[in-house]
Amino acid sequence: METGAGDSNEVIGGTDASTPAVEVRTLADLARVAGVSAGTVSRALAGKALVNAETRERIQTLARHYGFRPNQMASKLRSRRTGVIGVVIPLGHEKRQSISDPFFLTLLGHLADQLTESGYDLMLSRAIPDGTSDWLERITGSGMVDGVLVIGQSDQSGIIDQVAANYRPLVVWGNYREGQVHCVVGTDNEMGGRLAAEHLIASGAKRLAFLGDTTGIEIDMRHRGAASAAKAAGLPLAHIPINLATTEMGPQIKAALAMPDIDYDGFVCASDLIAMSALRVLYETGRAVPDDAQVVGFDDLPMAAQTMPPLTTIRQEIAGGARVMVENLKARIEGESTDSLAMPPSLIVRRTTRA
Amino acid sequence: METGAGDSNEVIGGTDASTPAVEVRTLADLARVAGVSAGTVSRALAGKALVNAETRERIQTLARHYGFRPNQMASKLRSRRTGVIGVVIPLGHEKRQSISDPFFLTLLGHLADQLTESGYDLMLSRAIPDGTSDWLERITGSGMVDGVLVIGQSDQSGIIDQVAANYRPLVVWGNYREGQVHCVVGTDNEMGGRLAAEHLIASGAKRLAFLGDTTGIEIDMRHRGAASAAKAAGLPLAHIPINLATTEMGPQIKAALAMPDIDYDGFVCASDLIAMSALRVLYETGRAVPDDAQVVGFDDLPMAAQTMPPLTTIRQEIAGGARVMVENLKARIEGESTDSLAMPPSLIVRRTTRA
DNA sequence: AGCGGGCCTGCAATCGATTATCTTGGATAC
DNA sequence: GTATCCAAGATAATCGATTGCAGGCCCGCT
Repeated sequence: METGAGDSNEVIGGTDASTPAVEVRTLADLARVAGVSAGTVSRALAGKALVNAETRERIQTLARHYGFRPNQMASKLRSRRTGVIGVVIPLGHEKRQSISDPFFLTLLGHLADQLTESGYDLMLSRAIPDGTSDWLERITGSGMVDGVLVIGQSDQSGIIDQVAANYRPLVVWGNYREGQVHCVVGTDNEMGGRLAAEHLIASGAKRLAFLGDTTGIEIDMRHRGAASAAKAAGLPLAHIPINLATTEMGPQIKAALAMPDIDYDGFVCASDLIAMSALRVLYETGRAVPDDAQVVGFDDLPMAAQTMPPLTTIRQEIAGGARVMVENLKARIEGESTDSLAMPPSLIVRRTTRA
Repeated sequence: METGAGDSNEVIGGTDASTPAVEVRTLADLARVAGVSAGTVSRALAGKALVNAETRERIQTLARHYGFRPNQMASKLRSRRTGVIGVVIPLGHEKRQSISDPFFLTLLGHLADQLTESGYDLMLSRAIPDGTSDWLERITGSGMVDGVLVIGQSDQSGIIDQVAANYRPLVVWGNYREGQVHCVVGTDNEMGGRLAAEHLIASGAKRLAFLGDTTGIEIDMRHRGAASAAKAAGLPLAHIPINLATTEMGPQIKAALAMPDIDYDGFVCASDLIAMSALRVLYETGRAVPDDAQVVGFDDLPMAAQTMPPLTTIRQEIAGGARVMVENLKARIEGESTDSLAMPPSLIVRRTTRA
């Protein structure tokens, strides 16, 4: 099995007699074959009215014929505009090296859609913060991007603030907090946590547990929300830190639930992924959902509707959030300033709670 | 709620007396404050041995102090090397605008890991082929990237071949086919389809159905594999085209299974996502899995182990595939040529088949 | 003292497109 | 017939970093 892409110059794809003999790689090359100057070619390709309509046509046809495409590096250098947005996923507190979280990936997909629509390219960087603020400034200061989107604050909120103080075109997905410098779009996580817990309590749960590692600020706020709801109802809320990485999740949950001291009957999960694992463990240990134990997820990823039973969860507006992020970023690129946005989440009741 | 990133020049983050008065934006600026020439600064920052070790130290310290970072556009233009790999997802036959397929997203995550490790940045483009070959050449010919990875051939294999004939640093995830020009890494889809069907047959299924739209070549090969296994066993295989887009999947499957003419007892699904939907529909219509009907998925995404019951599926080596793709691409950037790779998939037996 | 040879560093060309400014030919006006 | 103006295109400076080549300096050797 071989690719054989062929170094020879044989013509591919039929009798294409137009394959040109001379190679046209630069504006100057094209200018030569067109019999004009490079400047004129540049203007013609940009569709400027300064060149004769007829000449413009002719040059554009030639460009197409020779498959000429202006070098973006040169263009961007000169015009001081890259048309590229950097998207950074800080892997602060996660041990795992991989960008695997389906929530981030989903958000990324929507961001890609929005940016493409606005004519921007997307440069993806996986950043591993190492104590310095360098991981972000390496992107913002590189001259490679017109703006930067950060997906998730992890535990790097302070550093993001520092950078945001001097770099305007920066929008972050995450949790808003009083006094924060950077523009953030996200969900009101505390409210989400509260909604989840209140719903469980209203459905009769008495022995609550929160499943999720609270190193990242977003999860921490969800935990706080749940805790405040539990406190208001006079109920206990156990905190069981679960890594967000997929592989370790199952065993961790199993270990936690195997401890026989308390038999929880209501689980507030920090993500749908954790909730799915919890469902599985509960099933394997013979506890019926929602009769013996109830479960609430967080995110409302598409998969949440497909679990068995379908997962009751807290919905985050991912698509809408992505749209706002891109809008805000564009505004900031134009020099305007933008407000942060904490979107209220909503409770989606399915079948893992008794409602 | 406001960000208040502050247009004023107040110092943020404590008594940082070192914030410089002069702005150092270019090599020349730094050269001025260092009292050397721009060329020397360039060499010093690149760590070249040509400059005196002491001078080099001094310049590097200055650069750090002023937060100077060389403009990448200029650097890349001059050195004719961008350090960026384009990753393209052609949305050929998919109606839906969004990059939402979890398989692609997972592969993308692994590619990001591998590329980052090799010191490359990743530029993501969502391409919507419009009949011309322009969607790919726009990327390859832009001078923006050192190489291109294409995730999924969709129905654009021919066009990819055309481009690959003249553009070497190109590696594609997809299905290998005799006589193909472009270098492809992927799974032996036909074998996968065959494995799935054979397993169902061996487990006693008699009335088989293939769930998935076969416009894309990969799915088509899976279907062929399943069909050949069915034929060998003398059994019928119905083909039910299901869109890969998440939203429409559920209803489509429901509609297909509601048709009372045949009651299928074995489903070969083109993806785990489809399999999950199928499980759900079967459950809702009161058919027990695996007793009344058996289901086999494709991909073995992490979620496959979390379904209820856990999904029997055909595993594709995503992480390994990503590694090979990046290795091959690097080799091709160096001018070497590389062979295509069709990895044998493996059957992962869980609980949706009787086995 | 004179000369050759390293070792550093400066100079200037270069990557390729963009764009402000200038040139030219011709049409129009008086 | 000459002045004026306009359209169309040429010229050259520019973006900012890289790098081949030349040159200055210091050292050692004869």
